[in-house]
Amino acid sequence: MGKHLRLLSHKNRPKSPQKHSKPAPWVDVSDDERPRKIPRTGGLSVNGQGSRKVNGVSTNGHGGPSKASEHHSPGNFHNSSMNGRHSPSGDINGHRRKKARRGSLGATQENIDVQSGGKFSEIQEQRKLLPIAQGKDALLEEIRRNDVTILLGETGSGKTTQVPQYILEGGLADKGMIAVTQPRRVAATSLAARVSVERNTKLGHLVGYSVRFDEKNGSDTRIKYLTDGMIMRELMSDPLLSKYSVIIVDEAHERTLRTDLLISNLKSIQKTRNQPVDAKGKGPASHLNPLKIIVMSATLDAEKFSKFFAGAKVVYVKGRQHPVKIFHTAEGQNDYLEAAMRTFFQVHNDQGPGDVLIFLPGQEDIESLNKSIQLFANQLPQERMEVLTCPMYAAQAPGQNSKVFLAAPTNTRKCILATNIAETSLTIPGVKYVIDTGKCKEKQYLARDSGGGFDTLLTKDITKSSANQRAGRAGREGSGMCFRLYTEDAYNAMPPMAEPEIRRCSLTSSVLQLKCFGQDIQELEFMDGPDLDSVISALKTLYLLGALDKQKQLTSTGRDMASFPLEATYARVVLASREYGCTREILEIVSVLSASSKLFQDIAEQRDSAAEARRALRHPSGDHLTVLAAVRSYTALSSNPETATRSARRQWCDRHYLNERALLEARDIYTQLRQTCSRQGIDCNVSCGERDEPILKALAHGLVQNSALLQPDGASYKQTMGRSVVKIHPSSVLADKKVPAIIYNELVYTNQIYARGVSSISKSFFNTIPALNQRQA
DNA sequence: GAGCACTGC
Repeated sequence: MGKHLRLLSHKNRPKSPQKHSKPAPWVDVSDDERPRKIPRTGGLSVNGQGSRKVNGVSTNGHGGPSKASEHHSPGNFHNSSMNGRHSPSGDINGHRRKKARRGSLGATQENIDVQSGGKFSEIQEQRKLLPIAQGKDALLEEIRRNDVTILLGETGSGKTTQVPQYILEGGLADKGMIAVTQPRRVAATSLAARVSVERNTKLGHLVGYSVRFDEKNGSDTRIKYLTDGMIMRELMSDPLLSKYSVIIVDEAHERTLRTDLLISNLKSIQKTRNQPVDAKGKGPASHLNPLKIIVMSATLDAEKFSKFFAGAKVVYVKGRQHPVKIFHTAEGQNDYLEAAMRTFFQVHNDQGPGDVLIFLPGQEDIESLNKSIQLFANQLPQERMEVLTCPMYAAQAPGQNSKVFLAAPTNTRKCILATNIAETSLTIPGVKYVIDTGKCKEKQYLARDSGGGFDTLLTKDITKSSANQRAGRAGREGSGMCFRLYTEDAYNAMPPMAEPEIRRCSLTSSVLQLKCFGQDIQELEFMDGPDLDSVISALKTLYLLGALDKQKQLTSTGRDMASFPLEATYARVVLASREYGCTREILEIVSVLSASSKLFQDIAEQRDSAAEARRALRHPSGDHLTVLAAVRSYTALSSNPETATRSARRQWCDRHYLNERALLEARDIYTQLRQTCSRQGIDCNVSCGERDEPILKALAHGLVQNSALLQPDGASYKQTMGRSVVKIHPSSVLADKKVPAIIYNELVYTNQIYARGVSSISKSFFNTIPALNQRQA
């Protein structure tokens, strides 16, 4: 064990960059002495008039974002402004802010100051101190003069909370609302709450929000925070988004599928709405209220956004971030787990107090490193500071993740082992040291010409933007250090940004949604267009589902499908449930499948007892009916007075290793789906009682492409509509069973191609599915 | 025999 503490071989060690007497195996590429470059005019710089070059900053030597990043200048990391939002409240009353974070999962900004509120005048004073405040007038002038503005704001600049207010104060949105779009729900709701406090108004009046399942706005709402998925839905009923005068697309650098679709649509909407009125005052758009677009981003791709919007102005706002000293290894590391462990104990031995955050690609690595660190920490001399490890990943049992927000006991150093969840979604207080393995897992959709396709989930090297984001996590509360387990050359060779999501995921549902707006994904103008293979695959799937006809025209089935907030396959299942008289059961199942958290928890140490407890719910036909059994048992608790209490329900969930959060979310989705059904004239109370067959038949309709037949080897299955050979995922209740034919929710390639969410069906079911027979004929 | 992170009138 002792050998693990041995550092990299001595002769390879570079000279220590630090004043410590002990040499460290790190090359310091940060440059504390380099004067911090100050952009022009009060923290705000703008590219030259008419200049296409991004951000005069990079040419006039005033220090721009791309330049800063290449020099790894501390304090100039480009963190997602998700973090930046903490800044205003943090400045005002950091104490309460910390409290609000405790125990909250994901909702790190929830309830910040909302009830407590600072004094109004005090809040206004603090607003004036934000970095962006110095550039307010210049910024407003740019927005007034241009239809599109790209705003590059560093962490802590205050852009997301302030810019909408400036626009309101400056009277730039007198004819309509200001929309601020966010990729995440919690961000939208908590930002609205914060800004509402800053305006000294009640949430839902001047400032409101709109996210799935939750909405607070009224006729007097002028600033509305909403998720990008929500505004895409609004596009269905209001194709020109005419109620908004200004649309601010925040976190655009994340390049989510919905953000990209929105940006594409905004460009063409603006073209229509801002058309000049002709001489007779009868221009086609003369009655339309012109639209201003502001794209807010936190990274290096300003040029791309600017180019897409015909050379739009780029405005840069400095942020507030403590300096982070960055170290790279002198040599590449073969075993990043071992390197991470050595580095952790090196930090633990040599550095002062402060928690350590280690970025790892996935749960498996986290569990393994967690064990090693604990084992080794137990052998440390008594007088050493103790080590408390906190694993953190999304699939972890609820409650486990919140442990990370509690302060460590005295004389204890917290070591947080996290996936990318700690990169943008959660901010952990107390972190001073970051260890970055340089790895992450990324989903990538592989389209197949057969129409379907599958996701791969493989470990990859991260991007520059991600590396900077990770490093920035060490500088949230004070100066910090980041130890990268890769060389500086490796860093320099990293791609600047991740591939946008539009090139990485199935486009089936998006193609359908766009068809409903009368748009063709192949004709839209994108910053990065989708792969042709993915488009073809999506069109083929939609055709098989009956959503499109042979001419790729939307069918009435397709229009009905699009009205459901569901993946296209599940929407088809709901429609099919009418024919089989099992809408009630299907809605119950589909709501759980659509929930963001997994229903069945899997805790490594308790795997056997979990399997035992789950046996009670297990249905022989497979996972879909097992889900139904779980939902029904859970719902039945409420009708029994003895188990109707909140805590009884929770206990029941714990006993069965079920994630109650998934069930609660599923209930919201269920309610929403019932509403959609009644609008569509579907009777959602029709039930097939105890019969299983109708349910499986309805499922088979939507999952036509996701079907496979047992191979002669008796262990694997061959797709009916593709060439892949797949295995049933070990988490399935059918994992060790042999059945002649299966349908499944999805395929994921990790070590092999696994089918997840599997049910056994009779081969004869395929005969009832028109698309399948057509193809076989 | 195994699960990066988000999201939807």
